[in-house]
Amino acid sequence: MSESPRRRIPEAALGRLPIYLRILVELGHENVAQASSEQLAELAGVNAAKVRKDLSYLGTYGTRGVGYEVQFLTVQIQRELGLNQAWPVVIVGAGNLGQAMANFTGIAERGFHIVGVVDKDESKIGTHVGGVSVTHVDSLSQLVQLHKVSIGIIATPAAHAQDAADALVRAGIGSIMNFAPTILSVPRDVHVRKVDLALELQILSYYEDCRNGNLRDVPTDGRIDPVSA
Amino acid sequence: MSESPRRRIPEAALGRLPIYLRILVELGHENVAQASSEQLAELAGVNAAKVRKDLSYLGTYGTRGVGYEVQFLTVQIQRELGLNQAWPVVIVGAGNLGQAMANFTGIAERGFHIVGVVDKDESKIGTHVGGVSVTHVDSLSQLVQLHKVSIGIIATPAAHAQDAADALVRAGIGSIMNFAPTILSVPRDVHVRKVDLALELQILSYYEDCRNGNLRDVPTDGRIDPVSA
DNA sequence: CGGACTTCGTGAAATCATGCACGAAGTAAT
DNA sequence: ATTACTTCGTGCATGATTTCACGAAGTCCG
Repeated sequence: MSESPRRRIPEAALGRLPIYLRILVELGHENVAQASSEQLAELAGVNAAKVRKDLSYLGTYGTRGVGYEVQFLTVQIQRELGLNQAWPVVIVGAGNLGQAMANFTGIAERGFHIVGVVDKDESKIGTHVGGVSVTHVDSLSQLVQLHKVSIGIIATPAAHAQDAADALVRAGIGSIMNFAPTILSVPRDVHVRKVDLALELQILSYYEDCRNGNLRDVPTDGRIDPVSA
Repeated sequence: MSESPRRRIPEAALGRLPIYLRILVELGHENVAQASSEQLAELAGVNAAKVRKDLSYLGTYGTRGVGYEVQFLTVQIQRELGLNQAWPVVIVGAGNLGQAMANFTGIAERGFHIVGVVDKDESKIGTHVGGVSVTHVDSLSQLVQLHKVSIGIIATPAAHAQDAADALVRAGIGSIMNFAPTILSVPRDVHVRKVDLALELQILSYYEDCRNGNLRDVPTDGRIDPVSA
């Protein structure tokens, strides 16, 4: 087929590109010029074939018998992820999590720039958080338009998350990172990624429980173990 | 087959159980007694068949023609996830993120109990964070043994994450939630879940970049649909 | 130059996850 | 009791992801 050969990158692969990118940047700092899929796989904690297949979605940037050129590949992944610009980001919710995100150096280091933190609690407004001062949520649209923001972070309590999402959408945001444990309802063309911190702990709890011999009890074929209750 | 019919739950389904659980708890608070897979699916933002299949890994707890009993199913999921006990948790790293996690009410609400926060920075030791005072990382083993902790959270800078992991493993921890953007090396029987906050933003960046007409450019042979531009 | 060796790119097989569609099993009402 | 209706549980088809395995394409060295 003569269609564009590399278009949409599979979700699974896309989720690993930032990992490869971080590794490549580190290797660059160590003045490593080239890396094989084997090495990258080792550092990323995955299979070498997977590295090669993931990278093949970007283009054929490797050299057989040698590996990948670190600098070059770094730039390619950045370009593919749209990281050749500094994305402005707003945070809704100036609580613990909002503050942590605003102060998080890892975010700035990787090309994101927190241009505003908003909250609806009057007592928080005017306080300084990670280099910006907190403003009222009503100023969101203004903020978004002024800085041409397209990514928003929701760090409010669950009860207000949908309001926050609505406000972000109204302001013209295109992508949302949602820390509230709520399923947001947004227009189809707005991207949402949810990060549920308690959920991750609950999954660990499952594995711990398995390990402790608290076997997932198997009430045989149908009826429940009469003792359990 | 007389073998244990439902054992290991597929990862994908496991990741949704906490979502169903949260929804069920909410429905319980609203005194809703029963819910169909259709309703649950609506609230969870997924397909009804998926809800049924996911729940079928736990057992056959639904009633045909009626749905699922909210209270009963709540308890079953909790039991399956090992949430019938309050898990003690330690946090390594008293920076922004560590503090945010320690103060995060969502965690306490869902059956986790922060029993300690440790750091290696002397200036942080003694400060109070989310109801506990920060102690030196050397007290980790003691803390873990005293409270029988099996889950640890790493909220240190990336450079110290492996040290933190080693300390947790030495102290006898079985599961780790890692916020540092690093691949940890741990014994095979230790579970690690990583949460990479910048990574999530980078993925949003990709989608935003796509949306902006900054098409993933298609370099060579495969010519682009001549109409699209 | 030519042979030995390395490592990529990718078809194909295997595994895992999703969603449909339908029988089974229940309720409700006459 | 029978009929109409609801909703679960699940076999199966489809799609996505992972992994293997091998040819292709390069390097290195005598």
